[in-house]
Amino acid sequence: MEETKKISSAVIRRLPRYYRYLGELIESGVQRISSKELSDKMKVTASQIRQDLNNFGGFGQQGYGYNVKYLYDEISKILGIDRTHNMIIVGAGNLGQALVNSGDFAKRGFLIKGVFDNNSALKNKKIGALEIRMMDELTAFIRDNEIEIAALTIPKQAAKEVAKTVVDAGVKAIWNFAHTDLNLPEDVIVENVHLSESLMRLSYTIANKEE
Amino acid sequence: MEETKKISSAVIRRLPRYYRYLGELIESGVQRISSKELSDKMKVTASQIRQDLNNFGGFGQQGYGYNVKYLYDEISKILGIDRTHNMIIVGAGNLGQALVNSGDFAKRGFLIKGVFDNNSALKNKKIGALEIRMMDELTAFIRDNEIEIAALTIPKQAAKEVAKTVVDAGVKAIWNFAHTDLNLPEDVIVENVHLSESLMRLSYTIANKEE
DNA sequence: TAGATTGTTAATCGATTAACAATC
DNA sequence: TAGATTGTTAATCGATTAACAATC
Repeated sequence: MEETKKISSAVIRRLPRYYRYLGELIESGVQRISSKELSDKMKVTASQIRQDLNNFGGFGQQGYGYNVKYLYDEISKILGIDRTHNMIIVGAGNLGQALVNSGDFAKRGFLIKGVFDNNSALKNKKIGALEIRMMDELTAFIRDNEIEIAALTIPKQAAKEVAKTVVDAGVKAIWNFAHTDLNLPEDVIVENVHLSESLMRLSYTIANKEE
Repeated sequence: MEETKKISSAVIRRLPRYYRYLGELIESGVQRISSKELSDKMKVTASQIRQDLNNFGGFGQQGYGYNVKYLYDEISKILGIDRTHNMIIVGAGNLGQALVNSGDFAKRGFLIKGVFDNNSALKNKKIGALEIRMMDELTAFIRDNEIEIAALTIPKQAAKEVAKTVVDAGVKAIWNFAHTDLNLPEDVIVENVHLSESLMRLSYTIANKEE
């Protein structure tokens, strides 16, 4: 009941990028950095960096700047990646496989516990070490494995129904790759990845540069 | 030298979503729609819809609303998807395969002309009808096939170098799936798809709902 | 014509940048 | 201590919403 001021989504969108740059700084052995130096690297204003960070607390020190490792850890807490999250992938097509096979997510604590598909030809097949399961196991699996996040890498026709199923089974958040809006209750978290919209924005920029 | 007012990226981000809803309306046989009706469906304000569209012209008619098909076509022109774009995929892993196998992009005029990888074990292998090519063919292929867009589905270590190569060969725009910033000349268009950042935003929302 | 709804101007709200006192 | 740089307030800029005259 303390933290009442709402953080804008513009700030949240930038946090993972700060996190990435700080991680790279750690790797190159940098121990401290000022908002000015970071702003040069990231091509944003130093003022914005300080404002953004001060939404969450005073992580720096006057006259010194920021301790890179400390700030990195603090941002990881803010982003909720200081702990693990159990996750499933629904849809074992190429995109689902890509998510399973990418080590990037596991490295950040997003643990893929199961992969599901409705194609019975895939039954008992594996993606890496992970067996592909059929949809009739979905609800029980979510409950038994305390799954928080479901990634939907399925066609848009199936998305709304599957979304409802996983939410009813207890999933808190959906990472939606299907090209549709899911229209779920307000308290369900949805993060959309609409690749074709991304490609259209790219196309817009091409079209409007040649004027 | 007429169109000088810069369109904000907030507007551009929304255009593909309008386009998607209008497409669905066409499919369900709806011929006209008012900004109010569309605003109810899309959960944005009617005022925003009218403001957004009027950046590009007066597409509606007082007392009537908007002709769905006409508006759809006009937005497709704005987005530059009223013509085809030649594209290549660099990186034939799962993600690259997912892009090649998805019909969605071809449907919108993004034609995948080639797939490249540096793994010689993949030489002469195919993804669907498309043969995987080695990186030494990259530059010539881009020139010979008038490639406009290169999707980079490769590890971040390789991304900056490959980006430079494709740009030097004549690519206008990069669809970057590698988790790094590319630092290219200003006139090169870059559209980033940073999946792990998307997942961190989701994680942030989980972490900050349980307060 | 009367009613509906746009196009557009004005008002509000929010986000970014600038400035500087506080302080390490 | 003097210099550097944060944290934070104030100023600016931009985006969203409201309102309504224009007009189909």
